[in-house]
Amino acid sequence: MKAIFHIDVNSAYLSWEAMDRLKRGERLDLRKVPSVVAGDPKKRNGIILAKSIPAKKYGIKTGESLMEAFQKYNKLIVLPPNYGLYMGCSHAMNEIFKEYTPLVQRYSVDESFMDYSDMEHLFGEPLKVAHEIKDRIREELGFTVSIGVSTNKLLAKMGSDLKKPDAVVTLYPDEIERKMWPLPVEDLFMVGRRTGPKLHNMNIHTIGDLAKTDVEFLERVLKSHGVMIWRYANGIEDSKVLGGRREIKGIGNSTTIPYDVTEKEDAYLVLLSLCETVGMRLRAGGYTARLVSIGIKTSQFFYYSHQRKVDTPTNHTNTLYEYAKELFDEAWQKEAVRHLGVRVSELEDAGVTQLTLFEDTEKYERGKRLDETIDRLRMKYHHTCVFRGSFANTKIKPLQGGVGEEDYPMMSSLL
DNA sequence: TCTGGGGTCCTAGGACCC
DNA sequence: TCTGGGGTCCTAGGACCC
Repeated sequence: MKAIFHIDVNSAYLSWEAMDRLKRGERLDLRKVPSVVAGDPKKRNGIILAKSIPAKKYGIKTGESLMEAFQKYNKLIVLPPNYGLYMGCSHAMNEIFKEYTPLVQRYSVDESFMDYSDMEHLFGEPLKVAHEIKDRIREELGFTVSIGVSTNKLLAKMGSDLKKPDAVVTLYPDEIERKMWPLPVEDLFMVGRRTGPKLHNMNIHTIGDLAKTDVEFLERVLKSHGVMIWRYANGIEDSKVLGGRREIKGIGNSTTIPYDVTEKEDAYLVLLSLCETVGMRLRAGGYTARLVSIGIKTSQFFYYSHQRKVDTPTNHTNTLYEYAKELFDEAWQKEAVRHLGVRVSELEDAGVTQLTLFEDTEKYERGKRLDETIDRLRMKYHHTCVFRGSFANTKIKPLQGGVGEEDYPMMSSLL
């Protein structure tokens, strides 16, 4: 029998923070009061990353600014994010899943799929196993999850959204009409902030409305996306639960700068700090990249990007930086810059790097050895132990963006 | 006391080649 | 000295996810 589970940690960042503080002897359970995990408004990234259920009751939403949240409830408790903690909790949870089946797909830090098809003989009926997993996570790890149980990933995912916290919900095909069709269409996976309003304009308001709409009409107006959401509305989806590791497609780091940048030299410094982390992650993964792109967000929140294929795939910090500067110069319209990003894609195996004719192999080898040496020092001591002199006496941090923890889950918007 | 950072995939238009 | 279509590569931008 087909049995797919989707496990979703309830208010993940907030629950994990609350649990960690209880373990450290704090008396107050943050899950029981209006509280949020949020960035720092002083650094201009003060948005809500997670909220407690009591905070939700005041209308506080993930993604809105701290200011907006305070206007809804002025005694809100605000906690900074702690990504290391989240990684640990996520890992512990996934270890439990793997006791039941090797087919575990980590969809994000707080969501996983499990394929428990045809395994009743091992641990019992799917519904019983789902309850067992949910209860074990609560008892052994101290946080709660919602588990959706069905015959495919889409329905399992939609199911896990139906009840929280600490719940197991089935959403089998014969339950779609009763449990899923009455929901507003924007609750459907893959109907986001652009498609939702478009559908309402077409008089499609519920998932049921969408399911009963002519699919050829949807294809005409929304292209392949229209066909996909129509299939989802009807519970049709057959992708596999991808166990193990998956090929990574690209690596990028970006950052909001605490002040608006108007000087090219300041932008260069930020780009260098981003190239450092992107380069480290490339090298740590054994990749080179054939495509380099930069992104610029202006103080007016206008975003644009510029990219270029490179003739020799690279993972050298300095080479990435040369390209990033060049791309920035070509793209920048001299507006005040709020946010900068560097991303590489079209990754290749670093082992097979082929120099183009006429390339300076001497210089190449020196650059490679320098990167390797710095990576080793940063690994052995602390990533802040070596930094470029150009960052001295500036307000820019020498490294910016995550440095790719071994275990960082693949993010993907595809099932 | 203003709006994050990490991803994936799709589409459209222009260049270029046959 | 006119008409053209198909295929692929490259780039920019947009949509979605957590």
